Amino acid sequence: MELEKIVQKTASEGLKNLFDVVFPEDKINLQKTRKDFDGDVTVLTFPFTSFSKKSPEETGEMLGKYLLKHCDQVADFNTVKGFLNLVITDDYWVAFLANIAKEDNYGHLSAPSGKIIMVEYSQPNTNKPLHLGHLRNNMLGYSLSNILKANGHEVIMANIINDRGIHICKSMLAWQKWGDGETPESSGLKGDKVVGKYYVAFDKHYKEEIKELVDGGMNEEEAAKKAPLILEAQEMLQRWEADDKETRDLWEKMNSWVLAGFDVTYENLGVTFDEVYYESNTYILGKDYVTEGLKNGTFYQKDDKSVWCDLSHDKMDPKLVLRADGTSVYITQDIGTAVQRFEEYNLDQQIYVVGDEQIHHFKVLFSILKKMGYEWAGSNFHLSYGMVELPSGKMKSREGTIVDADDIMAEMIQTAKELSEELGKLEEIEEQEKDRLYNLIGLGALKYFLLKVDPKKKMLFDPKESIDFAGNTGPFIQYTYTRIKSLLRKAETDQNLTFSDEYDLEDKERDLIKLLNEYPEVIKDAGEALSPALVANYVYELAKSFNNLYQALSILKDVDPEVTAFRLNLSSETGKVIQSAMLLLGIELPDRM
RNA sequence: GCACCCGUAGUUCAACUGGAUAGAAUAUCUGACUUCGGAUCAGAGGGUUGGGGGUUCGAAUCCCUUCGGGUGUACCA
Repeated sequence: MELEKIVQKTASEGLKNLFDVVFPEDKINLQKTRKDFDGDVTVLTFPFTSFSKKSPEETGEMLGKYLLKHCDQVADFNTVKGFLNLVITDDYWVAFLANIAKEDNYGHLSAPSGKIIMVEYSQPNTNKPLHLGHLRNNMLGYSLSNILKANGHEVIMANIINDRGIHICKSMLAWQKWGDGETPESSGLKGDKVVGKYYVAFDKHYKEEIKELVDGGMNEEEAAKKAPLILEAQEMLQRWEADDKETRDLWEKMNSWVLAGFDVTYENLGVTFDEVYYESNTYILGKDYVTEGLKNGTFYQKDDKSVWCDLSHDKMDPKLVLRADGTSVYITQDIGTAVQRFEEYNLDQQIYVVGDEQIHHFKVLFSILKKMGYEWAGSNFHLSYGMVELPSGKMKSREGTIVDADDIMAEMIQTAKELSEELGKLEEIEEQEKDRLYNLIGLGALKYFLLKVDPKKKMLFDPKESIDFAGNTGPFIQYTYTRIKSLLRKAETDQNLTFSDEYDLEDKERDLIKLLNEYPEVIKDAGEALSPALVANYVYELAKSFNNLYQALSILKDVDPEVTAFRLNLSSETGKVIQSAMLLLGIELPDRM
C-alpha cells in the first residue's frame, strides 16, 4: 500500500481511538513537509480541533504519539501549530526504491479504467501553414492523450481538418489569378506554404480593392462586401457546393498540397492521430438532427424559416442552428459530429482542445446538446488554452509577426546544433546520429517551453530572447538524463547492484526518493486537471534534485561498493522516471548530448 | 453596455485547489575538489501577491469594491 494511504488509515483509526469520532480516511489532509521543517509527511490537525476540544498542537501531539506507536513507517514526529510532521523510516524508503525497480511502467495506472475518451486537437485550416499557436495546441492534445492513457483510459486522438469554406476559396481564387501554374514541385516550397502564399496574396489585393472603393466614396463596411474579389470567392464557394467539377478538381489539388505539407510538420513534431475527420465530409452532418429536433419541439422556427434553439435554461441568447435557406452554420456540424462520435465509439468523454476565444461557442454547443436530451451532453469538455502572444501582443499576419511552425522548429534545432558544436561533446559521433540528437534537443526545448505553462493561461513568446537551453528547460532535463546514462555506462557491468535493507540514507538521497514516490500522484493529478504542465514541473523538480545529489555525493568513486550499488539503483530509477515523464510530454531523450 | 478570463521578484513562470516564513528559472553579483559530463552545483540581493474592504484559527487562492489588461457577445469558421 502507498505511504499516504497507510498514514491516512492509521490516523483515522487514531482519531476514532482518541476522540471517538469517525473521520473518513480520504478527508485527512496530507501534504509534503516543507523543507524548513523536520519530517516527510505532514498531517493538518486544524480540522480535528472541533471535536478534540484541544489546541491544534495538543491534538497533533496526541495523534503523533498514536501514529508513532501504531504505524511502522513512522520513525518520529513533531508538531508546529496545526501541523503534525511525521518522519518516515529509512527502511520504508529503501524498500520503496527496491520495489519500483521491479515495476515495468512505474507511475502508470496498471488497471484499465474502462473509459473511452476522445481528444480532438490540432484542427488546422487548409488555407495557411501552421504557426506557433498550433504547436501549443498540438503539444497539449498529444501530451494530454498520453497522460490520459497513463491513467488507464482508452484514448482516441482525433483531428478535424477545416478544408472547406470561403477562406479556402480565397487561396484558390488567388492561385488561379496570379499563380502562374506554381506547384510545390515547381517552386520547391512546402505545399502548405504555397497555398498560404496565395491566401496572403488574396488578402493584399482584396484590401486594395476596398481602399479604391472607399476612396470612391463608399463606406468601409459596404466596400468589404462589394469588392469584386470577395464576390468572386463567394461565387466559387457556391460552385464548390454545387459540386462543379473544375472547382472541385482545383480544390482537391490544392488541398492535397496543404495536407502533404501538414504531414511533414506533424511528422517532425512527432504527433499522431487515430482518426482524421474532414469538414468537407462532416459539414452537412447535423442537419438531420436539427430537423428531428424541430419536430419534437427542441428547436423552433421563425417566420423566415430559420431554425433556432432557445437557451434560456442556461441563461444564454437563442442560437441559430439552420439558416433561412436551409444551409447549416458551424455549430450545426458540431452537433452532428458530437452525436456521431458518441454513438460510433460509445464515448465516455470528449475533450476539445481549442483556444479560449471559443469558450462561448462550446458553452452554447454543450447547452444545445443538453437541451436535445443526450445524457452524455455533460461529458463534453472544452480544454481552452490561452493564446501564445508576442511581446507586441497577438501574432498578426498583416504585420508579418506570425511565428511559423516549421521555421521555429528549424531554428530550435539549429540552435541546438550550434550549442553542441560549441561545447564539442559530440565530436566522435557520426553525422547522422548527430543530426538526430540536435533534433531531439531542439524540439525538446520547444516542446517543454510550450508545455510547462498552465494550459489555461496565455503565454508569452519573445522571439528575441528565444527559448533557453539552461534552467527550467527541456535540455536541462535531457542533460540530467544523459548524465545518468553516462554513469550507468561507466559502471562495471559485472558489479553487484544489490544493497542492504538497512541502508543508511543521506538527506539528498531521501529527497530524491521522496520525489520518485510522488510520480504516480502526479500522473493522476495531471489526468484530472488535464494539465501536462503538472508533469513538466514535476520532472524538472526531479532532474534538479538529481543534479543536486550528483554534485554533492560520489557515486562511482571513493565509496563503499554497497553505496555505489544503492546510488546506481537510485540513479537508474530516476532516469527511468525522467524518461517516462518526458515521453508523456512527447519529448524524447538522448543518450548523450 | 453585458458576460467570462487574467494582474504574483526587473522579466518568464510555480504555489499540492483555503494551510507554515509566497517558491523556481532568468538577469545581476560571488563562489565550486587538478570534474562519476560545468547545457552543472552552491550562495547573495530582489515581494505590501495591482489597490481597498470583508469572510476565519489561517487568504495569492473565496466574497464585495476599485483600477489596469485580454477575450467573447455572428445567419465567420
